[in-house]
Amino acid sequence: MATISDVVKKSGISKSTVSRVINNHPSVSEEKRRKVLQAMEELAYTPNPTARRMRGTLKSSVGLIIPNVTNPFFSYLIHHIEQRLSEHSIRLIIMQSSESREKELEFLDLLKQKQVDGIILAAVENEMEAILPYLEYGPVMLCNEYVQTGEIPIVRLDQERAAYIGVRHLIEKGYRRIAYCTGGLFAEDGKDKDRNNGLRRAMEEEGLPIRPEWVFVDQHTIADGREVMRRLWQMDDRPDAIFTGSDEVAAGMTLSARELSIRIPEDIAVLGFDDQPLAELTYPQLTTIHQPIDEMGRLAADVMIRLFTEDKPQNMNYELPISIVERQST
Amino acid sequence: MATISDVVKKSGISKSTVSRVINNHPSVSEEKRRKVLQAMEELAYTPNPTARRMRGTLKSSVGLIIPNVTNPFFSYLIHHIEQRLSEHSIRLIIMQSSESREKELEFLDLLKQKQVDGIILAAVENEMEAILPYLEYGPVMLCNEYVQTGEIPIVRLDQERAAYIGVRHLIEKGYRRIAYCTGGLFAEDGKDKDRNNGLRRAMEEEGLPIRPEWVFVDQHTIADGREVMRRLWQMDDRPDAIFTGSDEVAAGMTLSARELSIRIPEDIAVLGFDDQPLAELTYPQLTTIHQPIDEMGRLAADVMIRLFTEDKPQNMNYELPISIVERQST
DNA sequence: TTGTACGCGTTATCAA
DNA sequence: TTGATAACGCGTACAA
Repeated sequence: MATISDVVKKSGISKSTVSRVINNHPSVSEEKRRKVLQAMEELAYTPNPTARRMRGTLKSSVGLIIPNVTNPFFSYLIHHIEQRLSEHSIRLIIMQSSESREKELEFLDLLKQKQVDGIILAAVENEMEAILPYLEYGPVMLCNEYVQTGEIPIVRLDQERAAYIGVRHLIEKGYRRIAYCTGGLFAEDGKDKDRNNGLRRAMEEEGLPIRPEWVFVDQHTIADGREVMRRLWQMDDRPDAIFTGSDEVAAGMTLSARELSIRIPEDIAVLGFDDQPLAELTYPQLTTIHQPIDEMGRLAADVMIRLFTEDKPQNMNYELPISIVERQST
Repeated sequence: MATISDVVKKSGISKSTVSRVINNHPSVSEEKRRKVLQAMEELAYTPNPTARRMRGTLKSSVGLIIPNVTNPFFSYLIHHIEQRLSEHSIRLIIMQSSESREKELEFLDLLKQKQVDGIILAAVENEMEAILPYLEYGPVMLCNEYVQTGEIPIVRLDQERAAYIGVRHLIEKGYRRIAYCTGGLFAEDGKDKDRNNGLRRAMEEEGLPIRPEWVFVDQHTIADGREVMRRLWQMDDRPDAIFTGSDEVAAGMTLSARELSIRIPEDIAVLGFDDQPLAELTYPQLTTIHQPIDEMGRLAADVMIRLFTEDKPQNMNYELPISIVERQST
């Protein structure tokens, strides 16, 4: 690989002037600029990114912290973020935290070491107090996670409204004995609290109770969904609909329903979440909440790129709309 | 961040000796080593990876070129490669080539610029002549792709045998009018040629013909599968089984089969490929070819790590076994 | 407008 | 065993 010194030799022009040409500085005479450009051309010269990085100029990589790539929600998120970043010649580094606090901090440390120039957090396990100090070393933002601090920009979907819309849909379809299954906790201030609040609001509006025995927390996988449906069917007093936290859990329910000869939606309606491709592969196909992952991914990339140049972003809170896709399971 | 100079000041020991301690050089007295280590500890010193990289030592990132992250096959591959690499503190950089030759070369260029220290190609669009020159700049290997050159290490699954096993399964189940649907081409030397050969071998052994009107090429998505089933049903002379190139295509077939009231496997058997999670979500669940993506990913990572230290790998060709998972669609 | 000299944080060479 | 010094490739005060 040719270096700047090679260009100097070939063109007979000083290093600083060559550097100016490379970086489009205004004060260079046309003649010298031409000569330098020609030398660069002939040598197929490209500035060494590592050297630039050491000088402190150059932003070329963004780290994305997610729980797991194999979750389609996140693989789509990766896709859209990567597409947009690559338009700006910025590389995306995948970091699977596997929901471990230690790994999360380990990855944030890469920002400190200037291994990445910014970090998009699409998973947050640590308290904000542990994360805020990293802001000193470079831009950090939240994507699909919501912890209001006033310091960290957030790009997210309106989960409260999403849950509200979902429950409204069930109610309008005539279901009133509604069970709830979430990937988070059913606490005032835990994970997925926004969805919980949306559920509560819709239920309260109709004067419907949320029955504790019909609430399932920390459910994520197809296997989890299978199990929940089985437990539901052992109850004497059963719900007539269940609102799940993900299409995968809902898909698991369709499986055990088939095994147990339970009819969906006649015996129980199942409402998914995410609108993943598999939502139309199950039998019956899932009614589900559509999340605009594509928009969210692109927006997150845009915000990060802006963060590279701006000091304080003008807008700290980006919220994207959510809609329901009606299929056959409700 | 503390630098080596800070350690020098704090410990009162020269830069070279400090560097020796950092890199575990033998010739350092116990006393000085202790002092240096203590200073490092107190300053929470970590060597700057960028500086190390510029010096030419340090391997810390591997690029993975894939067609698309959203394809579950590749998201699983990413998962397993990333897991193994992260055990060695090596970062994985995702590169979606979107099947573009230009993008592929653009990514390979990152090796030349020392932006990544090695490249795993899980997609190959360019001719090998275009790729071989990059070997000069660092390790390049193939994963799940097969182009024998003698220069580039290959980790892959035995696709010829996989296709052979699949067709054997259909034949043993009594199907004899077998259609074929591939993501590649049906040519002697094109993409997926190994699978084609496996198919041919199994068919010829039984004296069964491969009918051109029952061969579908370049089929990838759920939508593609839907369409193929529709076309099949417009034929006067129909097959009684179809061997597809991916579970997604097979899943698409189950969808249009339902729409057209075609029974699987009674009217037509459908054999998938990949054993993706969705294979047990379709109705009926798919019989499919299981590919050990986990082993392949880990092995690819191991081979790449070895490539960092060895000049010539002892083994250039790693081949992993494949098996069939029988469910309800055949 | 142009060029010289220095620094970014390491590691390697060489002489002591 | 130790330490002074050069070098990796680039950008930028500063002086001219």
